[in-house]
Amino acid sequence: MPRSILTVKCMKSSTPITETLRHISVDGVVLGYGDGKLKVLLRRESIEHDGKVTIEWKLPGHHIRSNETVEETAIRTLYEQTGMRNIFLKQFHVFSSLDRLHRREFDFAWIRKHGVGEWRVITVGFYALVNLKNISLADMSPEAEWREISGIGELIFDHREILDAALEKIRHDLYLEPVLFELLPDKFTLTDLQNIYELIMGRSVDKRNFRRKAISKAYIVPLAERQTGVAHRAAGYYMFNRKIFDKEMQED
Amino acid sequence: MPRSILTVKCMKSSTPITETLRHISVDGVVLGYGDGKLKVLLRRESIEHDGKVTIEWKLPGHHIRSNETVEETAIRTLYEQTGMRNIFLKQFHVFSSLDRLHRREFDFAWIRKHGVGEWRVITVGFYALVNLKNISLADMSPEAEWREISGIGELIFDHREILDAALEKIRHDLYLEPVLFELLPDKFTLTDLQNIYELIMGRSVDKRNFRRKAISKAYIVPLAERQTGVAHRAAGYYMFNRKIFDKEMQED
DNA sequence: ACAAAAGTGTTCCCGGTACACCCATGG
DNA sequence: CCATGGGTGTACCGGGAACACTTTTGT
Repeated sequence: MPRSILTVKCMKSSTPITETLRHISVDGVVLGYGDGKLKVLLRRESIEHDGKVTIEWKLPGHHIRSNETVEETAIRTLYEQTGMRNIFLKQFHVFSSLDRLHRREFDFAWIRKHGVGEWRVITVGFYALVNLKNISLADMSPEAEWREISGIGELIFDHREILDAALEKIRHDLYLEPVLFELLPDKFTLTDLQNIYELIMGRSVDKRNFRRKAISKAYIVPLAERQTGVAHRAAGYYMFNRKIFDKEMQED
Repeated sequence: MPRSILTVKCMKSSTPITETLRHISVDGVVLGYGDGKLKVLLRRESIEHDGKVTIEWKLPGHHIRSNETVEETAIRTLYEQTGMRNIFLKQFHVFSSLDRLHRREFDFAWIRKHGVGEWRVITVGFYALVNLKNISLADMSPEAEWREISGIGELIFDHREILDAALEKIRHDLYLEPVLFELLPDKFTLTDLQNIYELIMGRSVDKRNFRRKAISKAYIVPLAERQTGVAHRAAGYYMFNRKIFDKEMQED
């Protein structure tokens, strides 16, 4: 019986061997901002069924290894997919429906193709916010693609449900504190900040109120620099001061 | 090789067999209110090490079965422990430290005694709120015990951490909506409600403000009935209207 | 000059918080 | 009559939301 189809739990061996835990995975909802659009990282999967090949989409995710926490799995996955480290990452929900991998024909087809998934798998959903400018496309896995949120249709497995749950959670978390800086370049205008806020929240907000609130935060610091070469009044740049932010957060 | 030490993932069989998933468990922080105290459900574990027997405490938890969701595991666990159904239950975090089952000598001793835990186990934390009056002690597992929150010391594994995280999450959730009715009998006084609130929040609040807020909720409905036989002015009873509550919640 | 986005103040309402005294009942 | 907890109102403050016009710049 070849070792590769056995997992660590089946072994009597007392030496710790790094192995994959097939019943537990992590799926990441990674949001990025670029070209004025809110995007999510998906993996392209070509699937054969009924003799036709279709393209389906999937959230990036991996099974956890026996020597990592779920957080470490999420960090590793994100690094492998985008080449990025030091990303804001947060676990938000466990998905464990019995039929989550077996809802539609292309779910079965994907599983047949990859020869996995005979097993029950529960998954821990994470969300992450990243700035597309910081990502070199060369570092990204070739199947990975940033797709605009508003155009996403069905996804493989229960990934559409996971995506929607992540968005809901992000909106909730954002209501408390605008952790949007992860999505933005180092210097940004308040209009940039507001654009992203509105994209995520799915509604527009009053400019004056939004600016007042943003400026009142000590961790959003104005820079002397302004835009140049724009065909309208030049906006002032701001930056995010993580030290002040972290200090304020730990006071709560 | 006896089947019992294999888990479902090791089988080639295509028939679904209900089996336990050894890498995934659910632990429940079940809070109850009785005798004016806030209590948590723990299991008594007698553990031998260094030739001595000590009593240690543990949160109720179980490994999930291949035919249940983590929510179903939590519901089943709670039913098996307390005989209660229809309880407010909420998943709040996944705990997956590598050393979570191996921090102290009595952790190892427990694992030796039960012959499990050679495996890496991640656990999904749930919290629940129950009314101790609704629980017949006869239905409770004999090792289970309601212990006052304020007197809890160390627990086995990372269960103290799970308990603390649950309390923090409950305080956070409570701040939004007082879901305390689960802890109370069908009819209760506003003072009862405030007592529990203060026990959980760990601080006292202004009586007038608390009452104003409670009365303003449509789902807290005053009854005509009052206390009898008390050596002071009789308090009015209130009840919780779940229909109104559910309706308000789904509007958010 | 005009198009295009930047920038700016005031008012209203609501929820949270601080604060102190009289009322009903049983013993 | 007194001990015990039940029950009540007002004022302040801060954050959120609604609302419209002037300023700067490039073309």
